[in-house]
Amino acid sequence: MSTTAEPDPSDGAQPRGELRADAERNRERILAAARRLYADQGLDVSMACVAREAGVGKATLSRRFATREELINAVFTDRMDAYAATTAEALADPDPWRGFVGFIRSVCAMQAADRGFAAVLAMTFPAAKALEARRAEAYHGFLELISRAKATGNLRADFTAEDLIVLLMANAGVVAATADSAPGAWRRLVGQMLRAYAAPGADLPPMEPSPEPTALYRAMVRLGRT
Amino acid sequence: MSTTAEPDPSDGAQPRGELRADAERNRERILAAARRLYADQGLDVSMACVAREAGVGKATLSRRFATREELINAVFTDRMDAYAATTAEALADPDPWRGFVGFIRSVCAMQAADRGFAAVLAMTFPAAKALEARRAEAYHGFLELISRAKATGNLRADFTAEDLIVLLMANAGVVAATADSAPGAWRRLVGQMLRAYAAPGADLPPMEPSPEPTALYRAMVRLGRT
DNA sequence: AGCAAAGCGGATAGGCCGTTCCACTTCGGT
DNA sequence: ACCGAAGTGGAACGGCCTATCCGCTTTGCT
Repeated sequence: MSTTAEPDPSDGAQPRGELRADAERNRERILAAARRLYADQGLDVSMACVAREAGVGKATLSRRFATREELINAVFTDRMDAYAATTAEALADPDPWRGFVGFIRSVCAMQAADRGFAAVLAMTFPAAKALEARRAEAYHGFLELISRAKATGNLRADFTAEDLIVLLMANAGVVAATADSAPGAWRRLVGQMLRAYAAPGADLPPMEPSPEPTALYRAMVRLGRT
Repeated sequence: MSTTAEPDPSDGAQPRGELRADAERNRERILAAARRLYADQGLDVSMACVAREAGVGKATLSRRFATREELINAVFTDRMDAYAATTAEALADPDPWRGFVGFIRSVCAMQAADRGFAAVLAMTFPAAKALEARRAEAYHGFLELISRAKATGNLRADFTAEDLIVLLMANAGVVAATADSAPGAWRRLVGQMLRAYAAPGADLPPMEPSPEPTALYRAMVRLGRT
């Protein structure tokens, strides 16, 4: 009984009925490779690259993940878990405004640490059920967080949930541009956005310093050579 | 004498010594096509696409613009002129703070109107002399604008020129994500950034409304299908 | 009008990507 | 230990891109 009808511990990817041991090992290697490549090159890495990095044939990759979207779903589901967990932590803070500030900073830090995830947070993949379920969970938590933070009077009344999306898109742009050469730039953006979200008189962490001009310039040059 | 030694009215692209009439016509067609494609698809349009859109052979394109960078330089030099002109206008405003606010909004509007230019403003191309000369011109004007706006007490003392670069990168991200489906999203970002730049008590235009949730969602979906 | 040079674009070669097929290998239950 | 099934990766397409070559057309000057 203990092993009968394993209730699909795989948390949500496409219905895959118990892979063979070696296949599962390859699957893991693919995911690890994709995680690495996506993290520091963004989502537009070719499937062929992922296969090469993982040390498997392209056919194997295609068989396991028919489309790039499926792969993304599998790779980022656990990061999306961390995202949802961050919402929960923020809600647990007795001071909702402090929780809100911490949430914004944490999420943007996640984007800075993983270019792929930065992009994922600014997109949606209707077919990726596991991913989207967690996103929705985090979203509902965030709505509650907004409401509580507004009640304290520290979060401006005109703040909306859409503002988070806009921030995620904006920060994704900064991270994509500066990750290599000016890795602190995103902190400045977040610091300023928080200033904009805060009602007059609300407590704010000290403003982050501007990125170094030379570092920022180097980031701009790097962007040039595609 | 009147036609001798035309002093190269071409304003700065690679040294090209008087093209033949038909060649010049083709050059114009290429530039028009590239402008169109870059404007609504961003900079990563293949050279082959540009040639096809322009109705010329790939060889012709290559001959005229050896590298993508040369083409970008030629295409966006006049937009960069407009950018520099915007700085000048802002400096002409008797109220430097109002000039500053107008400048930020105008520049971001330019980004919203042209995805390619949005990217160009967040990058630099050391080899593109014409472009970079104008950028430098605008930059110096902007430094002066900052200084005057700070003197009025309306621009926060901790604002730096680097903040403009960060804003351009952030707005490029928002524009790239939302241009198709939520074309007003960038206004919200800019409104909030201005709030962050403004010293307490400074006059600000009314805050832009959040983008429609459904429009924003559609933008996120579009991003998914690359 | 006629000619040399400038310019054209189709053709070709090489690279990378995604997809599919198939002979071979490995697993795992008996 | 064996054997069927599950899984593998190389090879073979077709598509799209860049770069370069070369025979033909157009231009502009005389």
